[in-house]
Amino acid sequence: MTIATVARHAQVSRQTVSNVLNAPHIVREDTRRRVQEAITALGYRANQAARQMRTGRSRLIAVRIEPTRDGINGSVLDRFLHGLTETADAAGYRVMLYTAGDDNQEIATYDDLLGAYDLDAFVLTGTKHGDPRTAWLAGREVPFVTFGRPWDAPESHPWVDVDNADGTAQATRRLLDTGHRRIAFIGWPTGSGVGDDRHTGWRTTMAAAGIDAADLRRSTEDGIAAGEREMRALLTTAEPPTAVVCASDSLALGALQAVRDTGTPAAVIGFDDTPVAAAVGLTSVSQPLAAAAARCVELLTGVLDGQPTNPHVLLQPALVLRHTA
Amino acid sequence: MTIATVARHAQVSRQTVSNVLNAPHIVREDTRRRVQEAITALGYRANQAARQMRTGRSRLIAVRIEPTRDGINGSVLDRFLHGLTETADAAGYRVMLYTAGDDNQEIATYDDLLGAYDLDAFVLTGTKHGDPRTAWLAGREVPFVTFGRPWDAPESHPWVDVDNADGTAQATRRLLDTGHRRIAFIGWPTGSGVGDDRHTGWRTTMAAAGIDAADLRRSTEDGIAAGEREMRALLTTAEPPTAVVCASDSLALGALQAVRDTGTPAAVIGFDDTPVAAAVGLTSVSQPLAAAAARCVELLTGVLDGQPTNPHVLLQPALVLRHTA
DNA sequence: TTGTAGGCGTTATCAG
DNA sequence: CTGATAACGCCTACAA
Repeated sequence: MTIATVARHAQVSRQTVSNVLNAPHIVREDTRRRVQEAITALGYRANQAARQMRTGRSRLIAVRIEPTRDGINGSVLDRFLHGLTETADAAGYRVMLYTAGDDNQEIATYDDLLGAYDLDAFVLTGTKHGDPRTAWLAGREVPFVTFGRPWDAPESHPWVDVDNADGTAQATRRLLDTGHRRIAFIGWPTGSGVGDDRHTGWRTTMAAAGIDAADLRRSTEDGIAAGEREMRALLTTAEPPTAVVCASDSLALGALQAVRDTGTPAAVIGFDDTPVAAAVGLTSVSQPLAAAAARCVELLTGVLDGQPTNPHVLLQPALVLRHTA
Repeated sequence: MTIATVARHAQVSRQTVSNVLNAPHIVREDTRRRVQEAITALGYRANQAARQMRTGRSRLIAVRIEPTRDGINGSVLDRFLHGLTETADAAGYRVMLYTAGDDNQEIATYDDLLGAYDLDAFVLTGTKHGDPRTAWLAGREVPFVTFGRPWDAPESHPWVDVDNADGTAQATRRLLDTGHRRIAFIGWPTGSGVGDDRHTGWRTTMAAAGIDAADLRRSTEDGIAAGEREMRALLTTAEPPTAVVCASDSLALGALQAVRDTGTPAAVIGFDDTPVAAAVGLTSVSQPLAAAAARCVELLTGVLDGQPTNPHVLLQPALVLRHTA
């Protein structure tokens, strides 16, 4: 079934059908309705391949799916992907997946995807300092949005991000409000934008409260085991903390285990509000992932339709209170 | 850049370039090499839209992405998706994502996707008794594979599945081998194919060992809390079990918590070998998800290329021993 | 408003 | 083995 079938069925020219589809305002009211009826009656759908060949646009956006490194934090990308698929859907776009081992492979994939499928845009996650991917895409003038700030040059391209510092700040304030003073922070080594941001929220909030907590900061790789190890170390010092803010739920889960094993009561707050946190009653900072995905699509459609929108979106996370703090 | 650019560059006709791409064997050796060189030199990529218009094939397969219900088990689909994307990639196919609230919506989406993008095939996950989706697709003669058996009519369409019963059987045998006799099973209510299958493995293995364990079976919804509740109940009976096999890692995690809280030593084995299980040292049954994804793609390409392959694949899971059993 | 002509890049058909 | 030609379904002029 083609546009001609619809035209015949509605007693109009093919051109009119095309107009109803692409420029409804220039078609007379009743004609338009008649055509619309024919379209639904026949279940007609414009063939994207033909449309793309003519317009050069595919209504396809690509997102990379990463190997599950850490099962707990992996669900974050999962939820983002779900949100993205849904919002893209609503905006008339489809999401295409790809994988890549490293940045070079990923760039090669861009080339591939662009050449073969004429992708309209890319959504990148997990930006880092000096990201070569954004440079390549920008150089080719391929539309893209990142979920995560470009840590080097904030103005260089459209992005959506969550205010990580505000998240840990909220967590720290909550602990201060409930009487805690010795509040530790278990995070990642300096160098990752996200990790540094989460650290900053704790540090500045503690400083604002006039508390020197430099000795309560621990840096480690992510994971339950690492969290447990660090928390155990903190709890066995001369002046142990009474609470801890963690850069991830994995770390927090480990910390929680250390707290329980050593029998020392201490409040624990995680980050990402993963379903595991919900299951074990862990208080955690929740990222608005669905909203982030929606804003990404919004930014993208804005760029694709040539409408100027504010290209930088910083969303606020929310603290979800449960049993551990 | 089009096929004509390559043809000019290699001093041949457009048709010859097309032949090199689609039927290399009918082109003379040196000509083929010259064309190949031109292709790589120019970085040429066949335009899928044009190709699709001509051949009616898009080299696109669709997979549904589900909302994360349970964060722990959610990672299973995640890993499957990753494997699928990778293998599809290698076979020259791309993965397209879609969401749907229920079966009817999903079927409507099939219609959409098929009409607009001419999808080559679908991969369905989470099959259930009397699945309307497979019926619709079969009725339209759309190629598809399911990851999960069609529980009603095993022969009705190509599928790949993991032998769940064998997984719990392995777990149960391991516990028997290490001296356990009172081995409990915490699973889901009867009615789901996967759940019943996992229950069967435990039941038959116990029966084969001559042990009556009917009183040690508990059915509940999935989740850590449910697992903890059920295990706690089991442990406080007159004759508590010394070990438990769970239908999921979530349940097992809960059971583990109950074991630790009550101070009763008991072995625990989970199912799915999620990264969380790895993190906490939980012994678990591992599904070969990458292999499953690969077989799905294999089956699909077989169908699409008209090659007859065995359309039913049952993969064996493996028990991953850690600290809890 | 409607109809007609042309072309997007590819592949299939058919003659050389 | 190579070269010309038509066709896939759609959209954008342009003329009516």
